[in-house]
Amino acid sequence: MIQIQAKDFDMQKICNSGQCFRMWELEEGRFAVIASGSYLEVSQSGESLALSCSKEEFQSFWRSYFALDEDYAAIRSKILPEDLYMQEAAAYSWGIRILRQELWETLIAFIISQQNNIPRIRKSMQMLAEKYGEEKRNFKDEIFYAFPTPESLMALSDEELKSCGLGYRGKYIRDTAAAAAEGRFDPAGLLALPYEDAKKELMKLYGVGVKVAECICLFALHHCDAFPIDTHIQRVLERHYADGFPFEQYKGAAGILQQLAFYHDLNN
DNA sequence: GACCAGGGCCGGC
DNA sequence: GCCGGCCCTGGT
Repeated sequence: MIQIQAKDFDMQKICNSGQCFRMWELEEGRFAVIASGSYLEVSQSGESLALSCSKEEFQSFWRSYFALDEDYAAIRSKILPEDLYMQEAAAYSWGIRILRQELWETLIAFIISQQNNIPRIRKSMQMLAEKYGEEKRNFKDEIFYAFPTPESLMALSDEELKSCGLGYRGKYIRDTAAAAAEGRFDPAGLLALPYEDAKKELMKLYGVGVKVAECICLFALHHCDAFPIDTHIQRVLERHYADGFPFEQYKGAAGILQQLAFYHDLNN
């Protein structure tokens, strides 16, 4: 258990921001997250965070996962004063950070996300993990489940996929799992690629189009210029950026601002 | 009960 | 490049 201070960080908003689907609120101000096969609990009170991990685990993994090494105040200061919509969205959504999530799990999560809603995405991810993921024990000796490997997902039958509420996305997941297991797709190799190349590689996968590829670039590969346009962001662009979104001014942070706008539109 | 939308993509044209 | 179809579920 360690205590840290974090500015510009709101665990509840991050939890509900639609970028991670294996994070939930246990009780007011207390959260659990499973990522990269590790289980963590976080309690937040103001700028104080209590994490259920060692100092070493924090430094080697969770600090980077939560993007606590980044200066979000500097990002906020980049918002143009005349960009009234983004000023409002950022004020509303402030505290959200773009996490550094594990690629494989994020890839499957966003394949599931298409033509779907957040509660259902969470449910499907949870069912996949509980049925086909490795059983592990957390620091309280309670059982939790790692996210299933490509090998275990490629072996699932139509019925098994259907039982996780995946609908027509089941075949996308099985095919992508097979591609990863058979080496036709190399997740590790993507980490070294620049944004546009990574996006291109992702779009070769069955069930991954432009939008899902952008999400993976942003939420797993941490390419902060990736700018996923879903129905919410499309609406925001039409209502508030009829003359075009100022990508040049927001270079290096467009994806982060996209997420603030997404969360704002989702809840308003 | 009917209808629609939800962090879209594929395949046929 | 456009467009119909798609699994399923919760909301209206």
